[in-house]
Amino acid sequence: MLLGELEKLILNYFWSVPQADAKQTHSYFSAQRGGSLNTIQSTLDRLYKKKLLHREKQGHAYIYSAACSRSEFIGRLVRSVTEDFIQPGKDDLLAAFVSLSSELDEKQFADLEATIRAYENRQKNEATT
Amino acid sequence: MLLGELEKLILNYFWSVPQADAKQTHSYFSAQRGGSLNTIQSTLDRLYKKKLLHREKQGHAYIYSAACSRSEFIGRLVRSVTEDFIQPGKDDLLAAFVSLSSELDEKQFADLEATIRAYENRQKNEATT
DNA sequence: ACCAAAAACCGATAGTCAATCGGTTTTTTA
DNA sequence: TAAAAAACCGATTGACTATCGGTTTTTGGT
Repeated sequence: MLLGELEKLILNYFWSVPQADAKQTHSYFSAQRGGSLNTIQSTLDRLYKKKLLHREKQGHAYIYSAACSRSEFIGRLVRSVTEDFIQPGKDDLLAAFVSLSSELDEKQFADLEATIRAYENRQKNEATT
Repeated sequence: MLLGELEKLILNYFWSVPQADAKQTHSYFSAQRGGSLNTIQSTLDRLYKKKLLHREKQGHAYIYSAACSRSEFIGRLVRSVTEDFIQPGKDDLLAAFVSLSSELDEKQFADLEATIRAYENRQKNEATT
């Protein structure tokens, strides 16, 4: 789940464009950091094999696109990197969130509250189903 | 910030004991996984250099102890692994927690709510200070 | 102060994985 | 069907962890 520098750049890129082939990706990055088309290609391939990019032959070349949303990915990433440290039944992840929470602004907290409300309702509905 | 397998095991160990030297650590792990004292020693040293363990000469040997709490560490870990993906001003981290939230139980959600209440109060206090 | 034991430190090796790119094969398409 | 484009293969380099043998340094007892 852990990615190299170029892999991260490319994944971020695919969250800013709906799709791209190796050539387009290369021309986007060659300006800012150089590197050959082959390098881009093998990185795309690595990301594809990691199931972080989806691809499809379209005409002559593979067209790649993000296989999951940014927040889905971040969620999975947090889980994967965290699972060797959390203790079942403990609130470690929650505590981690709290330790990060000082960086949330009011709007974000409001969103979080809404999420909790939604969750509570879900709990109730499940209970009566 | 990313750790190897043995490093993770050892760090977890130091959250279960207040302190230990290389010998004690080794005897703890030799039962469950083998490995030489030297291996333990260099791993302790690597963790020390990463500032994840604190150490102090006590008598003849270094006594190591955790340099931060489990939840502090998880918070820092989440931040470090996440920072290449979050966009300033966006709710990515929040969204990520939401995507993890399906695994929180009722008590954890209650705690999260309490945290939010506390945060809201903090905001008010700051406003009147 | 000295010596033996204990611990720290150094250095080498092996394994994993990303980044990089040259060269070859396969696929397209004109 | 042949040139061009793209995919694929394989080799190299560079981090970094795990592992441990061997050497140096430190320490504590006598």
